[in-house]
Amino acid sequence: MTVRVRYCPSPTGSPHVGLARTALFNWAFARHHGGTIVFRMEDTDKARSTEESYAGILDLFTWLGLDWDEGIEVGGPHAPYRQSERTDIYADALIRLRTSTYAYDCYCTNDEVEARRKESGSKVIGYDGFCRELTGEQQAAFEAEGRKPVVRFRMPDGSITWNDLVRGEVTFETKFVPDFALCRANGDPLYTLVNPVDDALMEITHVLRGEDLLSSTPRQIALYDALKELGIAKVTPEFGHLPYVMGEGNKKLSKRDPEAHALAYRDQGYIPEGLLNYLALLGWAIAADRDVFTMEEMVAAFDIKDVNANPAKFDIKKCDAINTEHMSRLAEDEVGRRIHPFLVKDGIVSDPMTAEQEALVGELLPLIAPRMRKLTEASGLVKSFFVSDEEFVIDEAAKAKVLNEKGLEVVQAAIEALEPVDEWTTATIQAALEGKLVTEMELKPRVAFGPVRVATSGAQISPPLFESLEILGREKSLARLRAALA
RNA sequence: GCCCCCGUUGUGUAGUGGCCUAGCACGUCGCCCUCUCAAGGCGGUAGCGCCGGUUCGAAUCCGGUCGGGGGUACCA
Repeated sequence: MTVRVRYCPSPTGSPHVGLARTALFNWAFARHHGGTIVFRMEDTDKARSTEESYAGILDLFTWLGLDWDEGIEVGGPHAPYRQSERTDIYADALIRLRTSTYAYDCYCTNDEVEARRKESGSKVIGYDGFCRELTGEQQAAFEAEGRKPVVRFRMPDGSITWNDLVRGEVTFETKFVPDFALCRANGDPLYTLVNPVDDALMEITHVLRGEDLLSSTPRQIALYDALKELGIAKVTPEFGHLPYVMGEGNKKLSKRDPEAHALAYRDQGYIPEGLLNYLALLGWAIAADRDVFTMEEMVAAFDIKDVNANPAKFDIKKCDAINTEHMSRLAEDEVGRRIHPFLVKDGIVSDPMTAEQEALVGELLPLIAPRMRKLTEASGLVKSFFVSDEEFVIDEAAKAKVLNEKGLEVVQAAIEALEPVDEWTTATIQAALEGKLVTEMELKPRVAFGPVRVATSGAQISPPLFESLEILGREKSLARLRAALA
């Protein structure tokens, strides 16, 4: 059997890292088995779905490189893939269900159900099956009152068990699973109907989703049985419920947590390789003694049975460390391509870059690429090389700390050491500065080079000093040193 | 309340009866290296929720208990 999985987000709000993690595991699972990935957009909730959210989700998947074979944007044999465009399909399924014994019309209001529950003292909360055996007369009476029914699915007696791909055998007694609504009174289909119907029609074989859907699985399995009986579904898919991604405290990472927004990681300079690798670690391990890997390696090794059932807390520090590792694996020119948008955003280079800018970035790359943990760090490292003498400013804190009286003496000495240097290279610059400041003046390297660094780069953190001065050029270097004295 | 899921150092995990005086990574602490930062090297820190049982032997199996989480919608 060919594996078919799906991504099926709801376009509400900004995409969550939990969504990215779930998608990643589906992706890895499908690619490992040579299967097919279907991308379906579950936008049946008209009140909450937005185009902005839809675009954000697409943006996220594209950025991460989580691709798909069928679905929104690309089409396929089961089109359309937006649920808002499949209303006829659901209407048809609904009619077939309500004209069978699997579902029935229900006229109760929530208040009525609640009142009956209180009166009976029942411990089970939820619908009580009041309308299950309504006679034609009773129905007519409700209709005469102007009531509009919802369609409810009739849960069978007994228990429902499935072998969860992540958790093993799970059983629910159906007496604890109330009959559930398949559509609103106005006819709008609900998730409870739409999700299994589409999975059935799109011939999904494996449903890997968040743990929050665990308790709705018995309802879906019962629905599947009905759908199969009605000729709508062929088989019931296998289910695997992935653990939550937790935030601070012991709570599920909520949309309100800044860490929950998946696209924010891009803005913060993380690279897809790093984020994906980190996300994979939330519930899965490639080996006992290794946690940095590529997606190719993940695809080769991924087995849904190895996924942990316990929730994992999102740890930004570990995420940083993994990202740093992947940054260091990038080729220099690749780093150059990826920092470009950040340099543009920070107003350092134009888009596209001028030949001059490109050459300068190229010179700087070998110095900055190895010391960046995130793409956002590029601008700070590179900025001083691009600004004109008029625009050049020294960070106030750095100035106060390093360019004090003593520091300015060092700068003066550095000027004297560098003025005679004609052949302006890293080696000659280093020799001149070391000779004067370290050997002759007997300064500790830190004390010797700090003031020079701050005076020429404007900050306490910079690319390596001697190389930087070479790239900056003789004139600019000396000009900045002299300016620091003024 | 009821139902379901989960429980190894601060965090993520390895571990499926002896290889475990519990491994790895991040964090953290200390030291080293070092022109800043990043990186690197060395070392330390800290854990099987608890109680019983099975067994010669349990992190691993069973029962209970406690704790955490989720669900309990005409949301998804």
